[in-house]
Amino acid sequence: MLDIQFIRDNPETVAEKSRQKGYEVDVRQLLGFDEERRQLLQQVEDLRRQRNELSGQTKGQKPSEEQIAKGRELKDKVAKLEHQLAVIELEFTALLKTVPNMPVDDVPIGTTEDENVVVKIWGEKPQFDFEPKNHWQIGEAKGWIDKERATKVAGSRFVYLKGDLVLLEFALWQFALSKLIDEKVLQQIIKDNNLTVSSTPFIPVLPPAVAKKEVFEATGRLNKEEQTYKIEDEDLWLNASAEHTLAPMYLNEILNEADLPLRYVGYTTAFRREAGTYGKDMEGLFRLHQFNKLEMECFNLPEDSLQEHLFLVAIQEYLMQQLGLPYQLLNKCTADIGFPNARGMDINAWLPGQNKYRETHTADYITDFQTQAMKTRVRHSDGSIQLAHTNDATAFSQRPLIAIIENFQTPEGNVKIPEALRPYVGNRSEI
RNA sequence: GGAAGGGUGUCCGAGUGGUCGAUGGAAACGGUCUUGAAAACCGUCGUGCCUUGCAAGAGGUACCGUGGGUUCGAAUCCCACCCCUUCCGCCA
Repeated sequence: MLDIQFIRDNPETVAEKSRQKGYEVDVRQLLGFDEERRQLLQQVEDLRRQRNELSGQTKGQKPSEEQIAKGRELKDKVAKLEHQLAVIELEFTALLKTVPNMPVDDVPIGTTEDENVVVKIWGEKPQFDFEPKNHWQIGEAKGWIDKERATKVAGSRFVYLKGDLVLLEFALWQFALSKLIDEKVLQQIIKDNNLTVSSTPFIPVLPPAVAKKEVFEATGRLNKEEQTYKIEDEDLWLNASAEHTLAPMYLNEILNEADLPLRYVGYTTAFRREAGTYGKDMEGLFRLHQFNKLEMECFNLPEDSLQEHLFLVAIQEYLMQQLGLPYQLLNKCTADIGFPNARGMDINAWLPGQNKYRETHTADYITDFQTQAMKTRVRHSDGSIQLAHTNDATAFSQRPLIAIIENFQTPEGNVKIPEALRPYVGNRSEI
């Protein structure tokens, strides 16, 4: 949620920046509700004051007939106005929830993802003296990927992942975890990127994979039509990323300044409906209803959060570089950063099988958009209280497996294992 | 899933209809005392929202698991739900 005070102070900016993100927001009506709501609230509170004064007068004694009559009258008035207020509040809140977070200044303005700006290209695209294959051609030949049987069991966009590819996937998690909990590695990344963030290591978490509706909504990520599965007969939704259950971890809590940054790296299976993507990326592992992901989630002081965002991007680059995967880094445009984001960067890995860079990582700069709804705050050492900021970013999903298979394939149809992962696959150099 | 008990502030814990945002204790913070520390003593010590103020602040209101209800008045009574503990059942 965006701060209503900010909207009051900057109505034109809010309308304009929402539009840049592709959302049409009726700011005038929102502020109208806000005004109406506050006036009613004043009246309600005044009546409540009168009621409190009246019941204060009759402490320890029976009230007179007159006082009871007066009380009744107040009660009716309060009830009436409270009802009006509740109606307005509902409309107000509903409209407020349609306002996206405001992009920061260096977010490129654009109307489609094609306007994302490539800010860096890293690594050499591999040169093959044979016709490179798709990951699903290799995967099926190797017996690593079985979509036909998965479709029989669960429908399209599900997969059985088998054999060495499973080992490779677990290698990815273990490799990333080993780096993220290592303060020395983080210090080096900070130094190499001239950042000023703390080197506090990440805490590994296995979070719940479901969240209650109200909590999910607070993350600004509940998107039932396109993305989110609901559990029947329960007030529970399946997460589409560990972010969705990590971010609300400190719901309604006040953190101590001294405890920040709080850094978590969480692993879950993620579920996505992928509505509106019919026929897109139907082959292989690229776009599934169910996939695994290791996600970074950080809670920061407002003044540190942008640096933290850049730090998470630096970590993502480090991880990709350690695997030797060629990629490009994108500063996402207003149309593509997402509803709760103030900024966002993607890493797209080079996929020889598609002859394209495709998304493997996202880093989200959220500011206080989630904590506004989640009421996650920080108490500063001077006692003042402020909303905390959240940042989230992919450590690894399964998609880098695709990049590994396609970039490191051999003429024989095998896959060379990046050095960094070998310790986790029995020190083999090829599978 | 069944039975019983219970959810009160950072924590422990009192409060069963009337100035109760809530007694008391602990922790924390500030101070007195002390060479220093401990102890003792004094003081401070929840959050959201609204109004007002340049601000420090002031005033109001709400919050005792959540949502409803009863009442002139609810932490307290009633209903529903959620969660926790113990026992039973089931179970990776």
